[in-house]
Amino acid sequence: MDEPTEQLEVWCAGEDWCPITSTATLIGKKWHTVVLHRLLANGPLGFNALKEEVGGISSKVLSDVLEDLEAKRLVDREIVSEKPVRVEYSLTELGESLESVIQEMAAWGEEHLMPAADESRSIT
Amino acid sequence: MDEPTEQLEVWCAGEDWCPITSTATLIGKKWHTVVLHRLLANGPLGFNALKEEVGGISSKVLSDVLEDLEAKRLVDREIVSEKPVRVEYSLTELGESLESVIQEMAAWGEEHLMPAADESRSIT
DNA sequence: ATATGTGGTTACCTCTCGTAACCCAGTTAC
DNA sequence: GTAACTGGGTTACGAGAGGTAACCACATAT
Repeated sequence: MDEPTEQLEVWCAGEDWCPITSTATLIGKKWHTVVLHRLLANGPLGFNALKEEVGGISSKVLSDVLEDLEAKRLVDREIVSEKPVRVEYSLTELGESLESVIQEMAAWGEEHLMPAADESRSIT
Repeated sequence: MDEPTEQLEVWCAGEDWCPITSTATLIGKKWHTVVLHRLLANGPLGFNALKEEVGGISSKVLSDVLEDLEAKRLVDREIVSEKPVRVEYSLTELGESLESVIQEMAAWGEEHLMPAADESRSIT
């Protein structure tokens, strides 16, 4: 394994503010990350479409997560039509700026967590 | 807003396995990420030293988090000395491989969540 | 009227997170 | 000795996030 040439700057620990703690407090939750990823990849989505995309999430939890992400200005909720109530969820600019983080997570997951399909890089 | 030139590959949604969901299930927790970051940045640490570095975490939660991270093969627990019980926590290779993810999170946090304290590197 | 689809809410329960207190071993201090 | 301190936790308890199942309101289709 190769040692990284660049070190993380650590002005976090005893100090008053820390980027990792802040970021982890924002998106350090299982479903938040997944919801952001789906919105990032599949553009604006309605509630049920998003629920389908995420997979394995209940209406209640998705509702909670969306409410939280909206409060944190990462997701935008837009009512498109009133008669048959139609809502679209999309990322704000701040939400879209998380793309690099989400991509890193996806790439890492593919490399290190891939199930038995590909054994060429398995570390068991 | 600018469209990203590279798209995320989405073979996640309806499928059986998804790298984001897997990764989020592993490290999608507030303290897990912070603990990994501190171990990454400050090398092997004892329990109380790590607690100090993380800041704001209780013994119980840190204990739980370390136990979980150890079970997930991201953190290594080594008893260094027996006389006065001395323990060192460090990252496994798998844990160290998360550096890119953690770094992205730190970088994003610095760019987008920085409070008003230091404006020399602020982009707001 | 019944069924389907969209966008949720409500009740309830568990699992994680968090606080405060306490325990055990060993080492110095008196 | 006993007390106090350090290192590494555990226990009891409670708040909060995450999860399940059922249900609601509205609209269109049959």
